[in-house]
Amino acid sequence: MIKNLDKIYNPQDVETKIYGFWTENRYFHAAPDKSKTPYTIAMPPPNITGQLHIGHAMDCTLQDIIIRFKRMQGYAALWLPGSDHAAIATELKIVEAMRSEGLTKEDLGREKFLERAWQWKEEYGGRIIRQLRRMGSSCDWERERFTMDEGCSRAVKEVFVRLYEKGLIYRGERIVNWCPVCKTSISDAEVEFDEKDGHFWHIRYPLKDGGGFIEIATTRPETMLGDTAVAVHPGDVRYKNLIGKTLLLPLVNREIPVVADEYVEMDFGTGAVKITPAHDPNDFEVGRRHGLPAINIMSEDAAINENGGVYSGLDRYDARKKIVEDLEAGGFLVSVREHAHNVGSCYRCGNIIEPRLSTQWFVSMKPLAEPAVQAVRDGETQLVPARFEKIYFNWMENIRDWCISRQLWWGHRIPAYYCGDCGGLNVSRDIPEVCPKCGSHNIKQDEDTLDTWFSSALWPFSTLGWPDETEDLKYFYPTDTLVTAYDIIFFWVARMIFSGIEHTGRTPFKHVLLHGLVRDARGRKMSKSLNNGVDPLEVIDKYGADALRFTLTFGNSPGNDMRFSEEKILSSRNFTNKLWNAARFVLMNLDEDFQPGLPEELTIEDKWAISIINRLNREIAENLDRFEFGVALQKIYDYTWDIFCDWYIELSKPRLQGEQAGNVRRVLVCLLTNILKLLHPFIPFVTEEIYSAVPHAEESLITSAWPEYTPALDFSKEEKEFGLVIGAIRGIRNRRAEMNIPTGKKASVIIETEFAEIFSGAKAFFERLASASSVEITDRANAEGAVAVVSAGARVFIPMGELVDTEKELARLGKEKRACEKDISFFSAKLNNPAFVEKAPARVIETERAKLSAAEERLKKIEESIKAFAKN
RNA sequence: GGGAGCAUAGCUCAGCUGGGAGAGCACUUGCCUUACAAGCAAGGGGUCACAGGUUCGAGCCCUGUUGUUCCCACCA
Repeated sequence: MIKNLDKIYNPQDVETKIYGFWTENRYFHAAPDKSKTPYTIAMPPPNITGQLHIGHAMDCTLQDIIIRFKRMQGYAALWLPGSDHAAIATELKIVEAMRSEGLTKEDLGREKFLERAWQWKEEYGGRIIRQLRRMGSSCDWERERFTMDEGCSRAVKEVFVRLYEKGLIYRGERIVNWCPVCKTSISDAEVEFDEKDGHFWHIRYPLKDGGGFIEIATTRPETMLGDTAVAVHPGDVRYKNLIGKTLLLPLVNREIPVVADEYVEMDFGTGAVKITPAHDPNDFEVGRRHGLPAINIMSEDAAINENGGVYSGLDRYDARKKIVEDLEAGGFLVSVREHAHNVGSCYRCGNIIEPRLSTQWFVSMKPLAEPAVQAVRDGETQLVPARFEKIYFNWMENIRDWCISRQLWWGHRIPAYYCGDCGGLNVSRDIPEVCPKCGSHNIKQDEDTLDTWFSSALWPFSTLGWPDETEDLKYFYPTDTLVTAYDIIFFWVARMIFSGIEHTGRTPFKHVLLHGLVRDARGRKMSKSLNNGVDPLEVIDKYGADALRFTLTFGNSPGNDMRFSEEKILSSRNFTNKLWNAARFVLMNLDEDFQPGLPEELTIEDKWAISIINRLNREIAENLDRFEFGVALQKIYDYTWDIFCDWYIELSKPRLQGEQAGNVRRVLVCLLTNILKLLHPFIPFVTEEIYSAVPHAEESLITSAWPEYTPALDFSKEEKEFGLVIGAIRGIRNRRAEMNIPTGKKASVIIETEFAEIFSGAKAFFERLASASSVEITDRANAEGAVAVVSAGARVFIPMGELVDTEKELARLGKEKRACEKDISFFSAKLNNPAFVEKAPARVIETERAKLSAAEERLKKIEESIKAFAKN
């Protein structure tokens, strides 16, 4: 039994030790167990390139709270961890590292490059996982997975082949979002739009027959090199007679037609649109409708290619400048106007994307989206808070096909094989030895890899053994709750839902808890450029993981962003220290032969404290089941600090000196243990450490049973009664403070009350907590001239002699009387309202009546006091 | 263009199914009371953005307005 805890809690001394204790005993491990109900959380796998940031810290804190809570409730609680290969991010890192050696991907070749990538993964991939441990995460590390490990890769291949065979994956030439720096296509979801200041260039395209011009407007003049038409609205009278005529494309001198298409809006710009099918998705559609050729004028790094004539080789922005100059010189440029417009950039590297025509693989989304929408509508999967369902529906119902091929090497290579002889395409789980169509051995695999999110989408089941019907999959799938930030709904949540339904026939989780983003103290998003990021590891070093977890939970409500500040950490740290010191107090009062367990005889204040926490046990569980972490923590915080520390411990002090000491000790330990259990999911380290020092019946706190509400421990009567004592003590303190009487100056008190028994038992408390030198209990006090404190159920007199300023005291009593009268008129007005009495529920009327009579009672006492005082 | 969130104490935020407004920090006053000054006691401070409505009763429900943040769409 450790009695000599330090005065100040030192997380550094504790956290490593405790985490080791947990892992050595395999407390985090979960396995199928028929005697238990499963509860599963699949961790959003962090990128192997990542470092733990404050967002991860919040995410994993919330997951850990749930999983620890469920573990204590007796579930087979599995929190399945892992990491994501993060194709683009990782590939960028490796290319960057190679650049310092003067090497490019192409120099190295695919195989050698992948060797390096795996090496990099081995070296740095575990970093973020190790950092997650410092948060106290109770994941089942024995099950740690990686999106490119053998099992996940097998699942990816299986899914690809199945979807292809079902006709839901196809290959085709489309306009895709092209990142010229990452040199790959990216999906629509991976493009971020920002409004930027740009220009609107008005350019004249001359008619071939010399009969004038058509003026077009564009924000990207360089794309004119790929123009194959100009489109106008068929109903536009200005251009009606030009439809079908031929224009001469300036600088290029290509002959292009004027076509009519309803896509054009007459009111916008000049009402005439240049059509560049290879570099704009809308133009591509127009081109298709009119059979226009698509001329690709850019290479993969967004420089002008050989189709760009004299501009070939120039970067897109250099080309723009040159082309504008040339247009001006040729007399084609009419005007340049300021024009703010949205520009899309790559969410990974931030560079401006370029729409580009290329052959890619796509997933047909419509058939997959429909059941996924239905699952959420039917409540099979619930988003928390529910308002995110609208966002989900909106996206799912307007979804476009998903471009899944990436021109990267790090990732799952697409299992499509081409025959070098007959050109046949074959999609299969295994590498075909011969072409099934012509028998040729000249077979080449598709060069592209899959979007990282393609494998993440399978995470909840690929990590449990799918496509095999494993015991794990049967037991732990579907998972219970997914916890993630709302900014990832499209990338990941939506894709997991449709993938789960399509491949396992079931939605992958019952609840999706969407939490907010962590912002800096001024409400700004944390970012590298602002350098306002908070490093969670530094916070842990300085204040401990518990303080960090507390900060990220306190005041947190689902879906709402929160600000992070030094002040919040400090107050969190103070709370862990408060708890620590409360435990120190309890421990230093225990003797060697202490026996835990509630004593048979309980005093009124014991029952008061027990009854409150007993009810709390149920409430906290309910709050946690509703993901109301902030509310739950606030309640336990209040109980711990106010009820337990400020009242119960203080009340225990006089009792510890007397013959009741044994009983008090046992209640102290019971209450403390209960508090530790309620707090454990939130602040696991300090609670487990304290638990190890307190005499305990269970092996460890982490595996201990969640405290259940027990009807036998509901003492509402005593709760109410002891509230009278507290009210009276508060009243006395209040009066003394107002009169500036120092704590050390004791005064006798006379308590006039009809609850003599209750107050008699509380004499010691008045002495200790209300600076009473003596306490007299009476049903009728004769204490003229004494200071009177009127509280519920009692009137307390403090004869202060010359200390009392008569006028001041009368004024105060007068003020109190007026306040009381105001209350009375408020309640009686309510009760005299026939509509209220008629329509309000009986329960409400009852409490209002009680309030009224209490106020009337009080008024009587105040009036008496004034009378008595005036006699003085 | 469409949609969502937020607006509550000086600051940051809670507030469950409507029943007299809460916390942390900050502030004022008094205390080293043998668990804790990272503490104790007491206190001040709010027209719950604005305007209507529903209701016996609205911070909470409905409509509108203003401010603010964000998401989606992407008219060249």
